[in-house]
Amino acid sequence: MIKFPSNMKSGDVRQKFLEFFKSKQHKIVPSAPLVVKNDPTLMFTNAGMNQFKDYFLGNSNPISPRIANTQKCLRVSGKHNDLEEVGHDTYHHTLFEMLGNWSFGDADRPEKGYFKKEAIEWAWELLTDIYKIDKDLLYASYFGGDEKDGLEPDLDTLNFWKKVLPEERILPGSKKDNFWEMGDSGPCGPCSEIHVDLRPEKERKRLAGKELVNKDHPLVVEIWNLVFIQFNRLADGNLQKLPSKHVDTGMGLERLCMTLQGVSSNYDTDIFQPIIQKAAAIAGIKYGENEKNDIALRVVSDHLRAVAFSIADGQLPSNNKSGYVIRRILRRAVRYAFTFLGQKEAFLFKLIPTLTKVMGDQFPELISQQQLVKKVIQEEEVGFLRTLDTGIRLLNEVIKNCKKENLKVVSGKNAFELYDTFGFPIDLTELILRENKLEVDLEEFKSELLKQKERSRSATSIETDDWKIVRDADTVTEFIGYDHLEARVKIVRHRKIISNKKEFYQLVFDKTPFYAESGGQVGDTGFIEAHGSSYAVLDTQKENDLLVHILEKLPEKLDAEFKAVVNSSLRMKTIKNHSATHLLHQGLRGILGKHVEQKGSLVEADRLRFDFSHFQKLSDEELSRIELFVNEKIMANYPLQEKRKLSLDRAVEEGALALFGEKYEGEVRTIRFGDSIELCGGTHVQATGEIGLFKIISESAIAAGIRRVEAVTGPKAIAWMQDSESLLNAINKSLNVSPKNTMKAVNSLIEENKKLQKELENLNMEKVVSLRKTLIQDAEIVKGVKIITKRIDNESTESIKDLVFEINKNSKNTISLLGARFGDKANLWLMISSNLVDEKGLNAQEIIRFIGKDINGGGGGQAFYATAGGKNPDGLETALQKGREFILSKL
RNA sequence: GGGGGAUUAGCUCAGUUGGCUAGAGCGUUUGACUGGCAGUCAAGAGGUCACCGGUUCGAGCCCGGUAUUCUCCA
Repeated sequence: MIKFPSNMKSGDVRQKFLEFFKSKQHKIVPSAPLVVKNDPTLMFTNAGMNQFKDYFLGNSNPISPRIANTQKCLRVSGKHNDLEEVGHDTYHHTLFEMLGNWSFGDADRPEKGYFKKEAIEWAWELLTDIYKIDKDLLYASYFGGDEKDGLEPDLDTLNFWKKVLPEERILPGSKKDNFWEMGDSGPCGPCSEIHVDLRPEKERKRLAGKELVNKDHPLVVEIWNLVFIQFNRLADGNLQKLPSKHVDTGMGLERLCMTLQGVSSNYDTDIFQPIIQKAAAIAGIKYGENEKNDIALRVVSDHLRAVAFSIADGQLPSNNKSGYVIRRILRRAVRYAFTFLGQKEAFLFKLIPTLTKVMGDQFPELISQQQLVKKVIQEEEVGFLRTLDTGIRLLNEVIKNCKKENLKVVSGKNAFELYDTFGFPIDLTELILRENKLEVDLEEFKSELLKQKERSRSATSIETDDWKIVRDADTVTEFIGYDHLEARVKIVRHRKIISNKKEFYQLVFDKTPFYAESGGQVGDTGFIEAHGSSYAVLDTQKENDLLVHILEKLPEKLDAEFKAVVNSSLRMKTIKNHSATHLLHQGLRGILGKHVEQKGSLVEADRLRFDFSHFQKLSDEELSRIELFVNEKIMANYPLQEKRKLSLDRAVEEGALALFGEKYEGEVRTIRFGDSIELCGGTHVQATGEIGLFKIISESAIAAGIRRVEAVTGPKAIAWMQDSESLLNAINKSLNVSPKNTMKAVNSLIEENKKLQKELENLNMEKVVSLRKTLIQDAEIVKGVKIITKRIDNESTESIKDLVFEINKNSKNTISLLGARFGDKANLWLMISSNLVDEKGLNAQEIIRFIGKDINGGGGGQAFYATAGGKNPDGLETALQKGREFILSKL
């Protein structure tokens, strides 16, 4: 292994990168949250460029032409799916840090942006001068062209590299390796990768590194990718030249540290080692002694990072969408810890303090959310271990059956059911079966899985057309809905989407009074109108920075000027709830403590919902204090103090509450009512008095450490209180008591009811006992057998059943046959002492079926006891008679 | 958003082509043995079988719907 003189700590590596690009006039920005909001094509940030997507697409203007940062990224689903690889090698990760530098547009004006030349020169300078990587170990690649797309080789890149690298270490690459695309459509362009050969000298002499570039060799790795974005891929597959060119680079911090720290695995760097060591210590093993243990330790250390960062950014494990992805990662870690590290109890959460120590400096959210992260992970672990437990039990059943039937292979359907319905992982199924000398039909399992995937896919197909540009607009849509509920607008672009087989149209205007769903507040509805035709706006959504209006019909005259009108009555209700949410947030923090962090919020016309971190159920007293707090703020009638264009620093200085997992950039807006100040883009009342009244209607848990409060405001709150009052009044009226005696009356009612029920039971019992006595007295005795044949009307089926059981209780040689009429229906009961069943071969079931015909019905039961029912009560006497005769004939 | 499960005593769960007056373990109450505790034994309490509707002579079990929850897929 090559030792580099620097042997830098990961913190220094990161710092040097940012300093270097700062010296090249780049603006350093913080990492965007892992969880992506307002982008239907993306669940998690999976590349450094995600947060700048709108700059590339031209939907919004960059805050600076040159930017650099370190970005936490999660790669676990979609195009880049590495999850099952992670841990088995030394370089795949779910969560990693991407160091990147960007240039946005203006390549023709070198004093601002830049393109290939500078990107390559600086990359070289940083790697060799600052990080002091041996120049002889570096390789570069360039795009070799692609006929199908009609693209020439990227000779510019080749020429720039020639200035610093010998030609034999500059390699042409295919479209797969050297043409970068964001997704099926969107910005794209040729790229140039920098690879480093970290093999020992002996091996390097034997085989040139260039033979191993892009061949998945663990020590010949890509460390930096420089992307030169100059095209837009359309939905039909064609390429369109972009008006301005961009640079987008990404260098994985983990790999870079491996290079600079002279180790042969990302997991041997100071990023992972503390976590691995801690996990090994808890498990009582050593890293590096056993391959299977090592894989498990790598899985655990990697997944722990991914899950912890996601939770800190507000994404909790759950059973769908992005929450489900997080759950799956966590479960994979538990699986490995369970199987290979022998951890049968929750374990991962114990590693959180170590992770926080390693990463907390750069990512303060880990520190402030530590308690929550720990609690959530622990709870999830316990839950999954329970799932595993039931799975193992079910699997044991399967194994038992297989052994009984002498089968060697468990069907894939069986294994799939375990996986699909009970969440029991297939690899564990295989493992346990192998221990029992059985195997599973994997082919069948896979085909079942495929079937399920197909079903899901066909159920959720969304087709999206390309945007059709109506008129050029270089600026972003201006939202004017803070001040106006009506405006004259023009359509800038539109497209058709098909979702669930229904067609919708998405429209973007030059400016709009419609609020697009964000920050929990739902999107506005309303209509647009021109030339006497009006079109309903069903919803307004945000797609990154684009404000998209959703309509069922596309207006005919696209170039017309439209009157846009927001449904103001809904909006007015909504703003009450939004302002109340701010006051609620303030109240929660004041009364419960500063650990309360917003974890989710929904603001609509009818109600508001607020999720926050807190570790126990709110007591009734806390709830009423919070309710009172908010209502006092309402009565104080604080006026709205809104600041629209403030720098983030300034806003925070003024005391504004910023949320983890939210992206803030450039200028922010603050909303203040009295002492409550929040960063917020939503719409609000002019003064808190407008809210009228605030009423909490429910409090519940939604996950470990997260509580939910739902509330209503204004007329809705009044209606709610009136409803509960009239309900109480109605109850009092029925009970004929005054309000202060309600509880007393209800309690005594319950008591009395219980007492009466007991009494009734006793009474019934007494009746049964006395009836039983007379029946036994009246019984005819034939050959030592007591035979009771009797019709008993006016009793419930239940008590007759009791009676029959009572008669035959503890008595031998007894047969009771009872009949009863209920309106136009009839029933029969027959019980035969078990010794008669054995000795005389009497079967109650047979007999009851036979005589059941007479009452026009059927029946059944066991040999000693059977019942029948029918629709002909007039046949009861015949049935009893026939039954008696039949029994006599058998004795 | 689409599939598949689950819901039975305070808790964890059984309940076998519909015949059930619904069971087990743990917990709980009482009593016995022991100087006390632990322990052992015995007896007991505790259930609208999630809810609504249907099929059937009869439904915990079958069918439809609702709610809650788990799980897989997107």
